[in-house]
Amino acid sequence: MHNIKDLRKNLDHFKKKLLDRNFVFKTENFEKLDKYNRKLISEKESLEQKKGILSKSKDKSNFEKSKKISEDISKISKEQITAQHKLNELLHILPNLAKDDVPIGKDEKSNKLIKKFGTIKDFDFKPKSHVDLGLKFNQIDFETASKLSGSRFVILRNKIALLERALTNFMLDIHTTRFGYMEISPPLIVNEDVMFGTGQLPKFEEDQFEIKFENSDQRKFLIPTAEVVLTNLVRKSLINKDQLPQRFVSSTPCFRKEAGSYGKDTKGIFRQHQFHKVELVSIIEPNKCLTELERMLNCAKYILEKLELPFQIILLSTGDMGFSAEKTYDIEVWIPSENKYREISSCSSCGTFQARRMGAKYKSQNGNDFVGTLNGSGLAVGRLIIALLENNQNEDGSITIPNVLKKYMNNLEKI
RNA sequence: GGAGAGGUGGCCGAGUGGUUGAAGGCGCACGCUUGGAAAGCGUGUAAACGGGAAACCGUUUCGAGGGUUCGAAUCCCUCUCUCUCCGCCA
Repeated sequence: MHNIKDLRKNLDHFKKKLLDRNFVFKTENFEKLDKYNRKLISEKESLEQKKGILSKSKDKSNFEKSKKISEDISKISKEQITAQHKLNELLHILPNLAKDDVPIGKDEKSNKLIKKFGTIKDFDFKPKSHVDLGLKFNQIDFETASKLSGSRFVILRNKIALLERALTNFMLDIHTTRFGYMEISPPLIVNEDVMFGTGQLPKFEEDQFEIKFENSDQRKFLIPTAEVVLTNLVRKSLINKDQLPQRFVSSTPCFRKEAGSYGKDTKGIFRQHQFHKVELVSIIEPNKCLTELERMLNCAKYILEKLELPFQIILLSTGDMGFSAEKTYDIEVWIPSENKYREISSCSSCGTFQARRMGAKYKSQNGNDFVGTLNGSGLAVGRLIIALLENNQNEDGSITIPNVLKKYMNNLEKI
């Protein structure tokens, strides 16, 4: 969410920057509503002032007058609240503005390759897809999963299930011990306010799984990513400057409807309704966001380096970035069966955009100010399984376990 | 599921109808004190919104919403959250 005062002052700038993100901001609407709303506010306030004076007088002759004013106030208040709601609706769907070094473009075609890492293995046989590899002993089982839960679910068995756990533990250990993230085990169901805070609501409701509770005034949702809970750990709080930065890591299942992606990645475990992800979140002074983004990217990158998987880093264009992001790097890992790189991590700085939605502040020299927030996958476990199976496969269909992972795999050499 | 207690400022905590934005304490900031620090003393210290270039001014806010009243942190209703006890349960 943007500072409405900034919006007022630099309407044209916002309009232009939002257009870079393919968002058409109808500034005339905004201006009209904003002015009307403020007019109502000042009318209301002057009446309230009059009423306040009358109420203090204890003079019975004023009681009638005061009552009349109360009625007027309530009328104007109602109108003002309606106007405010309409204004908020406009404000709440404005995406964050992209930083100046973000390439401008309509979609992923304008993304910028930053660098490639590692070497792509030259197989002397035709590499199998993870789906085929998983068929061995039925260790990746879509058939049973669809019987139980429908499409886009999977059952991992035996050594592949172990691999999922091993990768998760490996990543958590690195992020906590090497990079100083605090491990969090959060709830997987959150209130709508929390979903609003990180920007999943109101605009992307169709992608979320809602949970029914019997007695609750708040709607509840399954988290689509741990970013939602980890970032909101600081919602509605005031943090001392010496308590920053705060870095959190969590491994959770994530739940997404994947609405609008029918027919996309239907084969395999690349795109599921439920998947495991290790997520990194930083809460930091806003002016340090961009250096923190580089740091976070390095934390995610380190995992792939240790696992010796080839990957590339991409700077997303304005057209490909998420709603709350001001700058995003994707890490894409090499997938032999597809002969291309695919996304395995997305690291974003959100500036103060989410903090405004959450009411998360810190004490700075010049008074209280909104914190900066960042999030990144470190990494997506399901996709990492794909990459590992496919890149480490041998001709006989076995999978070589990378050295760093062996101790997490009960010293297994191969699957 | 049954019974009870409670949600007040950054935090703790007074306050049951009329200058209470709210005593007191802690914390924080500044000053004095000190060789320096601690302690001590003094002063200051909420947020949101609106107006203003600013100084500053105005309005709102005591869990949320509604009601009673000329006037509500205080009375009434609904909801919500937290805690305690009992029951049930992984």
